[in-house]
Amino acid sequence: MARRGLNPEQCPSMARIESQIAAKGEKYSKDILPFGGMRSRLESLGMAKGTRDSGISESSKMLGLIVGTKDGTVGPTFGRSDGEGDDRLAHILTEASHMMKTPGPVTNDDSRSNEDSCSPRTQCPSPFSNKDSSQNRRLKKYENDDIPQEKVVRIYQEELAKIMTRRVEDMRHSREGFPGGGMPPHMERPPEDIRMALEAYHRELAKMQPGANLPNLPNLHGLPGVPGVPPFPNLLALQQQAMQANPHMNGAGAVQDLSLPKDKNAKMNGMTDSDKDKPMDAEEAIRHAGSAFSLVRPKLEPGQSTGSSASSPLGNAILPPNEDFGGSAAASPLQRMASITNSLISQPSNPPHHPPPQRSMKAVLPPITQQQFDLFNNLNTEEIVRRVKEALSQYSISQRLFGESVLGLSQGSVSDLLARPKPWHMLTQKGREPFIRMKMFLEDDNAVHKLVASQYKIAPEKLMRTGNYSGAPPCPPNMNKPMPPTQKMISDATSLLSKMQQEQLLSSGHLGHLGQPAPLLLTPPGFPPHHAVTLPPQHHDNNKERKPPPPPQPLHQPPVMRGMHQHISPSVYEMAALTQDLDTQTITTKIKEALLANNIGQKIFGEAVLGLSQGSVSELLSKPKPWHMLSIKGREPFIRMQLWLSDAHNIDRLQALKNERR
DNA sequence: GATACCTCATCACTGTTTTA
DNA sequence: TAAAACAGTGATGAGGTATC
Repeated sequence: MARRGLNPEQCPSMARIESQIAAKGEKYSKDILPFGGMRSRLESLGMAKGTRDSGISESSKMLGLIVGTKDGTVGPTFGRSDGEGDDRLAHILTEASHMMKTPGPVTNDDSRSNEDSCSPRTQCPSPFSNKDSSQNRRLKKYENDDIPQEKVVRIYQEELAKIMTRRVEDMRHSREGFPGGGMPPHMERPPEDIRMALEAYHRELAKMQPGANLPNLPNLHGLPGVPGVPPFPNLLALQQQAMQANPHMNGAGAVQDLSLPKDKNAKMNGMTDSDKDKPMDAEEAIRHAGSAFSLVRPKLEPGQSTGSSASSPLGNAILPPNEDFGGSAAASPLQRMASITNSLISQPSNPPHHPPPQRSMKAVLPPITQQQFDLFNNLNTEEIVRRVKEALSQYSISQRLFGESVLGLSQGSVSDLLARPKPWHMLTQKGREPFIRMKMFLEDDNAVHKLVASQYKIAPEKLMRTGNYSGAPPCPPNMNKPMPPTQKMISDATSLLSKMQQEQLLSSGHLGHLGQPAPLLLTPPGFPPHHAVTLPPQHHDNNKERKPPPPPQPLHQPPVMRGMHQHISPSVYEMAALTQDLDTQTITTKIKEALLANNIGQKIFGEAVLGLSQGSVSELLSKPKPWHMLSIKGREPFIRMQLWLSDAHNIDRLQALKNERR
């Protein structure tokens, strides 16, 4: 709460009511979270954030029209081969292509547009250049482009020698036998694997030294040259680092997947989390400690796995597929070789007898390198967030998918980041990482394609098709969304509050006694101010403990309210907060009767009175929750219903609206 | 120790599909 | 056709972990 600025002192009534609700509804929240303390040790469940803006809904409609259901499974929509399905696909694909091609918001300008920001391509000095060297050391752990080529070659040679040595030792061990018979699991490598690894090593060495005379390379001769290592380009760099962290290879030498679940119980190089707590096998330890690739081994987050073979939702989408070791041309040679080595020495060649636990959909992304920090050394977080939200909204990419696939964060974190981006200078290094990833996402021409492909199970190649479709989602009709509070509403609310406070002090009646004292004005969400409905005074049960009235709220919502109940007019919000009891069942019954008697549909009622969709109205009317179980936000519709019931012209207004729509 | 970052569960809500 | 059911989404707070 402190982080979100929800200071109870600034909103005492809210805090008080919330605490009441929390107390009453405790069993609905905390009591069913018995694993809170264990959560960090449990496997991530794969759940995966932003502001709910109208664009999301509209683009959902658009995509809904285009691709049908968004079922997480491969739905029938994607299996269609008929023209209709193709047309829909074409629409979404061309839309994505258009966005990517259109010079506009999604360009590289935002950081450069910052007064104090530097273009990644202008190679601004690193903001960390003057920082503590320990920080640089930490970051250098992820970076190996600055390692001299000779050293790289030497490392390769060492690893080759080690493999050969191990092979001999393995054979010796196999002759001596291990407890339980046979070789240790990590030793059970067929000769073909070793041979392939050696060949791969040779290839990588050759790539590093195109046509160069390699001193001290007796094992390497006659290998073709390959251009040097290119710099990391955006997501590709991340992908290559993912390779480094996740050396998945099958028997054919293909790198299977570049992203990993943040599965804390998943195996790491063949070890489970629990295994990691045990003393490492001596030989294992020697192997790890002695590996020259320890220099390039990525930092492993606690519980982070490097050995899962699970695939990320973008495993074949946002991250370009890799054919083989050589396919990762943009990666550091050390990274590629680390992949080979790790795979050889750590992964059993035989699949486990027990299938790995259902993987989390969350991908572990490679860390941001110092180079990337240097490239993006000053970003306009607001601008990045704005563009990301636009992209997500336009293509109906969920925060969950975006978070898990692009940022490596959960949906909740994404929502938080998108809703409340901190200024760059206020972010810690770790806090800057998501924004750098967002920036790279925005700069990657194909990122949206691939993300959409992932979300809708579209073959990535199809996304490369282009077209001219550029239809923007239509603006929603005003009636579909609640109107922001107007000055009149705020004024009404203020006046209401003071009267409510008086009523509370003098109250002896019940809310059900409608229309006795002078009604107050209140504007329903869907109506303009002149449609204000009458508001009955609030009465509370005498038996209820009465709390002192809260201090008057400021006319304008304080910043702490930003993003919270934005569309709720302060008056309704306060009423919801201050009303201690309300018979929701009775209210809904009356509403249903009124609608039925006057042949008014839930849709129009919901949109005009409650600012909700038909489905929501249905839920509310058919399954009203007890008042004490509702949050303040959840109480708002019932307050509005109550207000509507008290409106002498409620039916007339809706009938008029209904006729207008016809 | 304070704070930032993050995950997770929950809630409220939406849009789509199904049912009456 | 309207209502109900359902799946999916974003917002939010609590609480754990990492970092300063």
